[in-house]
Amino acid sequence: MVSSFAQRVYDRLCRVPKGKVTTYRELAHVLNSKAYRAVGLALRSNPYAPNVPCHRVVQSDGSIGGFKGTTCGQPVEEKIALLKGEGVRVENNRVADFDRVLYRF
DNA sequence: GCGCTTATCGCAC
DNA sequence: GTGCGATAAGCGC
Repeated sequence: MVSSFAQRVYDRLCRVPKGKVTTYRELAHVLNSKAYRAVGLALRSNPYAPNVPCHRVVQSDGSIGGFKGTTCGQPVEEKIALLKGEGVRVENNRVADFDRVLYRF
């Protein structure tokens, strides 16, 4: 069961093409909401694990942010690895070419 | 329904 | 670079 808010978050995120990333701020903005945290909360419980690429969501400054319910740890490293595998350069827990890979709705 | 927590952001020091 | 406040949703009681 997913809340309407989370459902919208997943829908937007699903439109992000491979090799690109988006931010919590962008997601919240397109949802006409300022609940940046709520976006993360929605992604924290991700019932559409493979369908919704939550690893393509980063912070507004390009930092990785969190993954699988944690802001630091093994999952975050895996998130970085996934992004690298899609052509996104990540340096020191931050997206190197953030401005190039940032997808705007 | 109320209160606490949270994958954040923006501004001030 | 670090700290504080604001804002909105999720979860538990």
